[in-house]
Amino acid sequence: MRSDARRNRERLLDSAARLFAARGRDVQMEEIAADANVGLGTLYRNFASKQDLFVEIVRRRYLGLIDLAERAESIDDPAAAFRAVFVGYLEQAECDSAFQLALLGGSDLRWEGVEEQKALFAERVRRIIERGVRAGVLRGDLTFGDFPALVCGVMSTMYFKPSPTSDWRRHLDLVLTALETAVPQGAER
Amino acid sequence: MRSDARRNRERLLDSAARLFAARGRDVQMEEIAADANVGLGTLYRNFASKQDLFVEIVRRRYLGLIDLAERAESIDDPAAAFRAVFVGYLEQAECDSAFQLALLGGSDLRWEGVEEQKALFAERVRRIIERGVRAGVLRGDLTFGDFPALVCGVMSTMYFKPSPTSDWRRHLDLVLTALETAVPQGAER
DNA sequence: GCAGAAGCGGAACTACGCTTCCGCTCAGTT
DNA sequence: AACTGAGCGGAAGCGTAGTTCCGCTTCTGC
Repeated sequence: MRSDARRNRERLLDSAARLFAARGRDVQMEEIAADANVGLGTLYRNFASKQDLFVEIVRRRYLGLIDLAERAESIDDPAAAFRAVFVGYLEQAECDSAFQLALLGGSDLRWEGVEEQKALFAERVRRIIERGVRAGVLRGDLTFGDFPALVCGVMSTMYFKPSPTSDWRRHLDLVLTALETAVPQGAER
Repeated sequence: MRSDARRNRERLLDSAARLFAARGRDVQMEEIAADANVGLGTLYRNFASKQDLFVEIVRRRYLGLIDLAERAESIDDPAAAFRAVFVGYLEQAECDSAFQLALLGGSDLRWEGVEEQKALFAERVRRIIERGVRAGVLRGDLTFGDFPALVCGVMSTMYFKPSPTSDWRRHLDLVLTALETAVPQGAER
């Protein structure tokens, strides 16, 4: 691969990541190319479509989540480990509205190409949650299946009600209360 | 107003409501007109733009929420009253993805034209929440300001993870736990 | 330094969906 | 029954944004 071609590819990934993060999925291809000081032809030689580019950006961001889960899993205190993934997940999505949308499930993103990363992350989270439940620091009926909905819930505040004051952290606190409250069998509802 | 014109307007509102509900904000104007057995010209004579039509549909749906809040407020038990608005809000949005999106805050919906309805609803909810807090059935630090984020959170599950099994109700249960748990001053975090 | 292939730029093409426009029709009136 | 303008249909216009294409440029190996 020619050196200038490699440099251009880097630049494109860079610009795309920054622009998607700042303004969401609907920045224009032309704008990304311009930001990278590159022609549209070059952009399309590297990524067959906007969708492909977007998936690649999301895949790279996902690597950060895997890393996060890994670090969280190595925390001894089960309650702290859970908080670490839960809060860390949201913090990594903060300041990146395209990633938020992808994680929420909108954007028609087909996850092929990110499946592998997703599974790796999920497995670690599952273990962290199960450990928390066994240790009695998370409500007894909590399962891994609840995780997507819960983070998605808090993230929706981040996505739909963006505010300089991090309103989502208040929402997060409320939700964490629910998860860290032991609920005796059949007490609720 | 000519009788056929009135009938056409009814038909249009009908078709638009149904199609938006089923497939979200991006059904085409042409399709709405066709569904109502009416030409595009007629559609545009009644609603100056797609946005206008959408706002009108949302406004009508909002009337149902006001009604809901009114009924909830007349419930004696403060806990039951709160559950009624909270759950009712979500149930009214179920099966209507356009309304969900509007309530979430996406869809670039400008709320002018619905402001009035919105304020009416908000006022009632505020009273219900304050009553619940005073009665000690809702956590002490809960305020009306938390409401939008909380319902938005559960609704995001409804919107982004549609499933025939109402997964959002599980999410709802978890969140309600948090709200109905009295949190002593400074106990959390 | 040169050949030529790999890479580049960006004008043009295309698809899609909202909106406009205008000649015709028909409900309501006399 | 005749009249007439409010109302109608849907073809055409327009803007936007993704994608293609091809003549030109530039890097690299000899």
